[in-house]
Amino acid sequence: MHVPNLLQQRFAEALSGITEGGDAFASMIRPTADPKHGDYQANCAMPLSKKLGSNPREVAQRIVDALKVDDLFEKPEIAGPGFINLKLTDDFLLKTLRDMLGDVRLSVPRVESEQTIIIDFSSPNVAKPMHVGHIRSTVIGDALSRTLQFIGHQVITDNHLGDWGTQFGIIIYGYKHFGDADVVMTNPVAELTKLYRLVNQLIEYRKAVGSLASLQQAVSDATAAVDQAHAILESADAEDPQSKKKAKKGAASAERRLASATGSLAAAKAKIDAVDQDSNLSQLASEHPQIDSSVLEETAKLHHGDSENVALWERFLPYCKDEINRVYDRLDVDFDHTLGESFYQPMLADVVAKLESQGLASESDGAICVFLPEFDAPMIVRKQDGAFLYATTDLATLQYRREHFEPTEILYVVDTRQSEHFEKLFAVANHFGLEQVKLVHVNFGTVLGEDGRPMKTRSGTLIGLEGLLNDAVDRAKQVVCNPERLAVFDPPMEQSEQEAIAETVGIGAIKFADLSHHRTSDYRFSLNKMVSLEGRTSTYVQYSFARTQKILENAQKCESDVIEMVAEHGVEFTHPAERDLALMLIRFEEALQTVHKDYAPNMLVDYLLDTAKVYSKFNENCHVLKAETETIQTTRLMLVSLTGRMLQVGLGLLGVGVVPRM
RNA sequence: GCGCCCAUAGCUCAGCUGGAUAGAGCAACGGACUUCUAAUCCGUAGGUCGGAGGUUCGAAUCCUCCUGGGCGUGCCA
Repeated sequence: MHVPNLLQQRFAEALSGITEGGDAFASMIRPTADPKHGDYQANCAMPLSKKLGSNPREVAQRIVDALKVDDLFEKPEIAGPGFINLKLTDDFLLKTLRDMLGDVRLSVPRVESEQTIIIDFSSPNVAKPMHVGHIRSTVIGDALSRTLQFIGHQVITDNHLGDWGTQFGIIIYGYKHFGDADVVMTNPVAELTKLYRLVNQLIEYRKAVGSLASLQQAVSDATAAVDQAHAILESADAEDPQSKKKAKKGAASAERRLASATGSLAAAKAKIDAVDQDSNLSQLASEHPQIDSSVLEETAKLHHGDSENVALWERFLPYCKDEINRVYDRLDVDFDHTLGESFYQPMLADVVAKLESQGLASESDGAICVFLPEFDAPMIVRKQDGAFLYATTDLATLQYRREHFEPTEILYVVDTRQSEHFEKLFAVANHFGLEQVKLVHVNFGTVLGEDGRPMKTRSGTLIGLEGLLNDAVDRAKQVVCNPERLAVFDPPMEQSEQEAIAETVGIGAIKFADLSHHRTSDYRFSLNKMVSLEGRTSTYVQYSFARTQKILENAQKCESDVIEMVAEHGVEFTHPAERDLALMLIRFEEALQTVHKDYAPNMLVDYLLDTAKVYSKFNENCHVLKAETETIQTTRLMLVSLTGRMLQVGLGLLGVGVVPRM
C-alpha cells in the first residue's frame, strides 16, 4: 500500500479542473510530522495560489471541493496558511490490514516495469584478510540486492574480486622463501594468510626504514614552520585585525601539519620497532633487503605468464576464495557471480584496441589514454610498460556485462573516494555502446577510527572482520546467557539455542549498525557501540519480533487462525496505540520505495526501528490475552501477527535474521 | 592550484521532491518488574542546524560568499 501515490492520483484529478500542469502540485504530498495534523498532508495550495494569484486558503478549499477521497480519508481539513490535512479512516486502515493477512508480500506489489539490475559489490582483494573497511560495500550491496529483488526487479549480484594484483606477488614471494609445502597443503588458508601478513610486514618495515629520514625532516620542517608562524603571530599587531587573523590561521595550519607529520613518523617508528624487537623478524628483514621490489617482480612474472607463478596462483586462488567465503557464509551474503579481475584479463588488449580504433584513445607519454573534455586528467587504459589498469578492467567488465546480462541498470557499491574514476568510466561507457544502461555509483562514506581520522587501509593495523564478528557474538552471548534472563524461559534454553541466538543477534548488530547510517556520510567506527545491544539497534527490532511470537504462542494462534477470527468477530480500534501501529504497518511499501529511490537502506532501518517503537507502546498499552471482547482480541492478534511478519521480512531485506525467543 | 564531500543536543547520528513547535539513541537525572520477556517502558534536562547574506508565503534543506575539516587529483585498486 503506497498511500502517497494513491493520493497523488486523486489530487491530479482534482487539480485538472483548476490548473494546467497540476501533476507537479499533486506530488506535494507527505506524511505529517505531527499526528495532530492527521496522517498525510498536501502542501500544493500555497505554491498554487501564487500561480493563480489568489488566497491560498481559498485555493485549498477549491481543491478540497474537487477532491474525491471519502473512500480513504475522513473529511480533509484546511489548516495554517493552506495545508490540506488528511486522516485515513479506521475502516480503510482495518481493511488494508485484513488484506495483508496471509499475503507473503504484505501488500507490497511488484513494480510495474521490471528492470534487470546488476549490483557490483563487496569486491575485496583476496589473499588479504578482510577488515572492517569491507563491511560497508558488502552489507549495503546485499541489502539493496534483497530489497530491489523483493519489490520485483531482476537482480544479478556480482563480486568483482581483486584476484590478480600485488597481493599474489606477496604470497608467491612468501611461499618461495618462507613457505613449507607440507604445512601449506595441510592448512592452506591459515598458512597463506600467515605468509601474506609476514611478507607485508617486512615490506612495510622496508618502506618505513626508507621513509624515516624524510619523515624526520618533515617533522623538523613542520616544527620550524610552527615556530615561525608563532613568531609572526606575536609580531602581528592588534592594530591590523586582518593580518592578525591571517597569522592565527597560518599558525593553526602549521600546527596541523606538525601533528600530521608527527603521527606519520610515529607510525613508521612503530612498524620498525615491531620488527626490530623481534629477533626472528629482524633477521628475516636483513636477509630480504629487496623484498618490496622482489614482490613486484613476482607479480609482473605472474602477469606475463611465467609458468611457475601462474601455477602457484592457480593453486592458491581456491584457498583464498575459501577464506573469504567463510566470512560470506557467516554474514549470509552470496553472489550470483564471482567474476574477478583475472577473468577479464584476456579481454583487456581488445578493449584498448577497440578504443583506439574508435578514435577514443590515443598515445600520450607512452601510455594509452582516453581524453575526456570534462576532465583535466585522462583515463589511462594502458601504462607505459604495457600493463593494463583498473579502468581497463572496468571497461572490459562493462562490455562483458552488456553482452551476457543485458542489464538496464548497473549499481557499483564502491567507496565515494572513487567518484572521479566512475565519472570517467561512465563518460567513456557512453561512447562504448552503453548509452542505454543506467550506470550508478552507489557511493558510500569512509569508516573513520574512534579518533575521527580516516582509517587508512595501508596502515595494516585495522580490526579484522572476523575478529569483529566474534566480539559481537561474544557480547551477545553474555546477554543471552545471563542466568537471570535465562530463568524466564520455559522450556529452558539449551546451550545450542543460546549460541544460535548469540550468532544471529551479534552478526545482526554489526550489519544493522553499518546500515543505520546514511550511506554517503562518513561514520565513526566504534566497536563498543556496534556490539552494544541497547537503544536503536537490531536487537531492539529482534526483541520486538520475539515478543510478537510469544504472544501468538500463548494465544495458540497462527495467522490463518487470525484470518478466521477476523471473519467471525470483525475488527475495530479501541486504543490509539492500535491505530498508530496499523498506520506504521501499511507504510512498509513507502519505506521500500524510498530505499530504492536513493539506494539508501538506512530508510528501512529507520522504518523498522520506528515500527518496533510503536509496537512497544502498543505492547505496553494493549494486552492481547486479557482483551475485553473477542473483536478487540482479534484486532490485536491481527496487529501482532502482521507486526511480527513485517519485522521479520524487513530485517530479512537488510540481511538480518530473527529468533523466536531471546 | 583545481575538483568533490562534510559541519545539526555533551557524544554518535537521522531529518525523503523546501512545509506547521528540528528528532532519535547513548551519556545525565527521576520513575516503572506478584504484569503476554526490564535486551523494555514513561518522564526531565539538553539546540542561534558552523557564520553572513540572498531566493521564497515558508529554508537545517536551494543559491552566493566566508570559516573550519575530509577526500580526490597522469601511469595503485
